[in-house]
Amino acid sequence: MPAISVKRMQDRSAAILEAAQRIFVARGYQAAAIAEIARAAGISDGLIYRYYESKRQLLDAVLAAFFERILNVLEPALAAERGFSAKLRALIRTHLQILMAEPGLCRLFIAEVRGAAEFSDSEAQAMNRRYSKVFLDLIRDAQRARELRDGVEPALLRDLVFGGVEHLAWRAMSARAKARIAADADLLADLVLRGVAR
Amino acid sequence: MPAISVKRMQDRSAAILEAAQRIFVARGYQAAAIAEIARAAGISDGLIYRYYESKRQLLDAVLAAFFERILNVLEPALAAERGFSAKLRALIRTHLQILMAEPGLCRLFIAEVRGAAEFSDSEAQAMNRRYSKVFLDLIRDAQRARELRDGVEPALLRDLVFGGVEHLAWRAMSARAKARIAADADLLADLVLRGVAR
Amino acid sequence: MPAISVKRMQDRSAAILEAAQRIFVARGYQAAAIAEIARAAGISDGLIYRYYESKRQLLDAVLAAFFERILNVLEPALAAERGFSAKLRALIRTHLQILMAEPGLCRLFIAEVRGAAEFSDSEAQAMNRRYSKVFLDLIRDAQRARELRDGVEPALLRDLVFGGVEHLAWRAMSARAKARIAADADLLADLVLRGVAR
Amino acid sequence: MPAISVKRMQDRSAAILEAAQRIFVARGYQAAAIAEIARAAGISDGLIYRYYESKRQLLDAVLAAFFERILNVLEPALAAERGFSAKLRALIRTHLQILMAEPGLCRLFIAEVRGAAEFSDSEAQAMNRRYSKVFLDLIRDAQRARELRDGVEPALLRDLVFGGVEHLAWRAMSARAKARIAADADLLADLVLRGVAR
DNA sequence: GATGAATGAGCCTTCATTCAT
DNA sequence: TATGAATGAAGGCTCATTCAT
Repeated sequence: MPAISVKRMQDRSAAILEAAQRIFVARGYQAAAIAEIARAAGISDGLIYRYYESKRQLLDAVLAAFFERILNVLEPALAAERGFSAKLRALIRTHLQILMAEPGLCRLFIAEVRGAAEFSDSEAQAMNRRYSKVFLDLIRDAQRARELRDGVEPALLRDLVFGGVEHLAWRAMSARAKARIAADADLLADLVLRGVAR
Repeated sequence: MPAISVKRMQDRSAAILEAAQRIFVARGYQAAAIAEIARAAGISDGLIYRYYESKRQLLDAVLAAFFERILNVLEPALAAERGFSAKLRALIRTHLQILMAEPGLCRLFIAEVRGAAEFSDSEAQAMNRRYSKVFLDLIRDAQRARELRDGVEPALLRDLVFGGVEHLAWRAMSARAKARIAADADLLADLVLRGVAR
Repeated sequence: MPAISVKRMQDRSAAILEAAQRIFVARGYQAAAIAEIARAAGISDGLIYRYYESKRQLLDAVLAAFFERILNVLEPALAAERGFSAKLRALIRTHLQILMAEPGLCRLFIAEVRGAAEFSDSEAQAMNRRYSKVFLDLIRDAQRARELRDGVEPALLRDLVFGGVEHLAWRAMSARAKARIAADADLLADLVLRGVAR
Repeated sequence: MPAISVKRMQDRSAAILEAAQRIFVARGYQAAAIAEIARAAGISDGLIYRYYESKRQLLDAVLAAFFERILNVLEPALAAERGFSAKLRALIRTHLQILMAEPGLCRLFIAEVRGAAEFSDSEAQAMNRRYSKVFLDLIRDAQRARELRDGVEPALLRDLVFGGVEHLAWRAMSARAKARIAADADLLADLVLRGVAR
């Protein structure tokens, strides 16, 4: 006989996650106070620790949920396309859309997790690797199908695309008209496809 | 007549900057203590505040100095080459070398400054824009000389290259044999050059 | 008709007491968490408060139960002996055995209760006084029977013996071969008996 | 050129120590708040940590200072006497006076340090051993001078005396007329001397 | 100019106790 | 009756910044 329903607990967990995401994004990890997250979630400070072990794990959960959302969009999007060219365009477009839709979370991930040793065994890092693997697999499949010219290093291509998209998103977020995003995504895809074409 | 000579003040300022860079890189901005920087610089805590207004401005100065050094290498390197192709290869190689040579400062910049609202009017951001402009100008010159195919957006290409190099550097710093860097740099240049070739 | 049987309540009360003793001894009073005691007792946190008013009272109950057990051993042991000398030896031996058998509880009592103002009207203190009285009565009986030299203050003798035994036990618990305990107990008794002999 | 004089720092250190002693004695270690100690010392919370590394080390310093004071009284007192009998009386009397003069500190030591594993390498423990050694040496000297009967274990005798004095002090602190202390001390000495006399 | 003592706000986390379910 | 979610106060400690010396 739980004191509150499972549903209620899930709601709470989600409310905390949502509040944490908002505050982390607004202030950065270090500057975000647990007390402020609790207030934003409409609960007491202490209750957060029934749902998440520590501030750091709360951040991890926020980012893991972010990747979850990404993969839930990206994987079907890729599955729906045929051929390297179409799949690459879909990947770049989706990637860019995600970055544009949640720029704060991207920034959070980059600033707090990427390259942070203490996060190397976190769930967020694991999902990041899984995310990255989606693209690597795409390239390798294309290589097996002899769709790419020889001598293209998969990891290098991945870095090129992901890095390019990321930079593009940075700029886009602050300055550019959102309308041009789709066009830019295709331009980027064009550049890459020409680069690797046989 | 100042109480201490101008020369002495410059030396001190440099010593503080050097110490701050070391500690910021080693610990990250938040975890770096002013007291530790002061100790590393061989002066007292309070004296730092005669040379830099706050911890945040000290970080800004460290990163601005970093960009200064980069530009001092990059600009001559580009000037020494002729033609878009050669200049692009030089730029990528130089950029990659810098990132590999000072990975800690790159990480610091990415984690603490890029996208941080509070830094948007900082000197480091200004130099970042100046740095970025070097490449934009290169592309525009190539376009004027009709070395690139039509429809290539300069900013997009810049993002592609900078983003790709950055990702490449991340991976390289942690895992890969340093020997392969030069080869990767050229592979990256190849990919891009094929992408934009007429 | 109570909602649960009296028997069940007594079992529960005992289970809580046993669990509390274990945790208090293992962690000390402050570091022992009600939640851990509840878990050890196989019940929920809240239920403890139906049996004991507060954490402090739970400690009191644990220590009172300890004294109860001691008296249940000590009183028959003394009753079985005749003459001050034999009774004193029995008392010292029993006292020492108890301290050695449950050093954790002794430490708990000394650290948390003895001399604590807030505990002066606790049950544990009351039983401590009753425990102490056993010895005082023994001395007074011996004085009435003219078994002791004149001028021996009963309370002083009690302090001497109890204090000596306690110190002895401290040392014994940590360092000394358990085999020597009985011998030490007799040596102590000898010293005291010579001290008070006519 | 220190910002404040050495004298001032020593005064501060002493003021903190004095305040800490007062608060620790009044509340016990756990319940004593650093903030309250700081307030009692007339300084800010943070400054305490310039003089003492942690709350625990502050306690250690309080107790070490206590033992320092004790030894400064005890050692001359013993040196002034000749013969085991006189020295023993002096030791008991001094010990008792100290306990009576600073009962709170005795309680603090017993409750928080004695038997606490985490304190086994503390300065307070070291001074406690040194304190204990004073008595052990006294007994051994007496044994070499054949002033004691055979078969008296020095450590046992020490425990008897120290334990007895401690218990005596407990009682005395709460209940008894202070006037009787000296008499009790001599009674205790008599008991012990008779116990060990040849 | 130079020092470093002093400040004091701020933060994560724990946990006894309560009470809705 | 029993649960355990929820509270919220408390506390040790850090550290950027200031200012008396």
